[in-house]
Amino acid sequence: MIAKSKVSKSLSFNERCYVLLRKVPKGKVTTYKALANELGTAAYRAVGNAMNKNPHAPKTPCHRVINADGRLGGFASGLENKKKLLKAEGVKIENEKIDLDKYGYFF
DNA sequence: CCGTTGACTCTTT
DNA sequence: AAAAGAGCCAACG
Repeated sequence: MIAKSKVSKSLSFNERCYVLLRKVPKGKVTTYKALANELGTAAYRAVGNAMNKNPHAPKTPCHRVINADGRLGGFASGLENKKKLLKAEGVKIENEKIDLDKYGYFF
């Protein structure tokens, strides 16, 4: 049968966030705002919710998503772990903040 | 179906 | 600069 099953035609809001997030290169970070903006919406919160559910972990680099202010925001597995992962990828965190001017990745 | 909550962000006080 | 309010969307009870 030609069951399309998972057609990439109607991805859920969450799945779209993951796909977009997967495009972020290693060593860079993005913001909830940038993702929502690419999705054509202003639901910054819905994006954060999607990350918290994150059914594709660790395939989806949800740790590369931070606040628009450059703050880390939050992390389901522990914010400390998020900092460590970013640091391991080459992202330097100064004063609990990330320099979006250098590490911020936009679409 | 309605109200509340949440890994957010912007504007106003 | 810090705090409070408003706005947006999805998931849960």
